[in-house]
Amino acid sequence: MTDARGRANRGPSAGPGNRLAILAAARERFARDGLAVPLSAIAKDAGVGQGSLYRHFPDRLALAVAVFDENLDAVEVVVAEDSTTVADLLDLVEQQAVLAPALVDLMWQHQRDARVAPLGERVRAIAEVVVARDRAAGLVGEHVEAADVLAAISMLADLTARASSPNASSLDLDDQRRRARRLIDAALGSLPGR
Amino acid sequence: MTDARGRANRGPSAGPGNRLAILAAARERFARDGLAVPLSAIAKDAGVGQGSLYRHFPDRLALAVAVFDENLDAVEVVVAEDSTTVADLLDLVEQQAVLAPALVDLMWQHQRDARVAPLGERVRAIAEVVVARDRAAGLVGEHVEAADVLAAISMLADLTARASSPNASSLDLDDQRRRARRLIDAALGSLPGR
DNA sequence: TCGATACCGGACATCCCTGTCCGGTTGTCG
DNA sequence: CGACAACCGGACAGGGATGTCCGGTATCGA
Repeated sequence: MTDARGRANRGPSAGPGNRLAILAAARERFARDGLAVPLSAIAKDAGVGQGSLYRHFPDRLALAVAVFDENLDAVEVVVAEDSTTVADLLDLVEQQAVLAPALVDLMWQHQRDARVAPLGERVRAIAEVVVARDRAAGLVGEHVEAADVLAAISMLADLTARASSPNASSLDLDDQRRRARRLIDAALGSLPGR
Repeated sequence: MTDARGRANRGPSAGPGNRLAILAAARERFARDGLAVPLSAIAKDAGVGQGSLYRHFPDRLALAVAVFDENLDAVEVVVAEDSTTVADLLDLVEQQAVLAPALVDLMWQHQRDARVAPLGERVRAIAEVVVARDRAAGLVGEHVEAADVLAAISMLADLTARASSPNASSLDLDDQRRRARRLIDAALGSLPGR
């Protein structure tokens, strides 16, 4: 028998290939359709039976955590460079389109879940590092804290998600996104004390 | 027979009471659970059969439009007062919790729908009026446009929706919301030219 | 070579939401 | 007073997603 990708069923050891295919498909789907995409669709994209998907990832959360864990690895690599600024971070959010919103969704909706909480910690740590760096360089208002950057990311992510939804006049939404970004840049650049 | 509200089935003329009950239930549900709440739940809340709900409002959109049309009436009354500022408008968004987000959702997701477009126009008009007033009073940066306020409302609404979701540490989320609001206030107060 | 084993894929039962349809009830009019 | 008509409520079929289960297949060890 051959599966959808033309690979023969290799029995007991399809190796890690199957798991990786699922992760890749999940990342793409989460990014395009949001966190609520049917898992069956992900399985189909990965060329894998639903059984395999549920065996590797018992539920949606497990899959999502795996995807974002991987994703944060990449972000941390970028942030490790000294030249990375808050603005770069926000660029990243906008580029990843719906992936960042999905992460934000996940974090807020399941922050009590033992598997999700560490993700939140990682995100917070990333924000801390970049804010500290920017504040030292004067790129950001003196009173800006990591939590402010997180708030900005949440807001921007939501708007970006809308803009990449399958619908409607992307022109208006792109305009909205640009304005939102400008507002946030302005705010972070000159945030007064409370 | 008596219905859930103890009113007898009055046959051909239950009057407008039924319609109003549905609208009230819908408003409350949309506000608490978002735009995607099952219509059957709304019908139950209203003490009305699904048949009646679908007779009055052929689909979810029709119901949503009716709810928000009514809602915008109220907002317009508030805005008509000369003393209403952009900040007041944002306050309104925060107070209405998830209702505003639901409206924003609806507007972006179905902006091409002939029934929804007018809602968008009304919102835009409201923003125009208030921005013009605030700009004259110097309450807002010279380069702030109505579209900027709309972007701000969208962002704030999303965050507010999260904060009123049934889940998790409202403390953190409230903090996020406050920070977001502060960012937006700061941005609108001193938005530089592009 | 041949059986045991572990994993794979997809069929399937289940659940929930949607939107329709129909019997029942109650005012109204002749 | 009786028949009609309008409206009401809830049952029900359709569609889709979820998570489970089982027959099938490739590898490994004897």
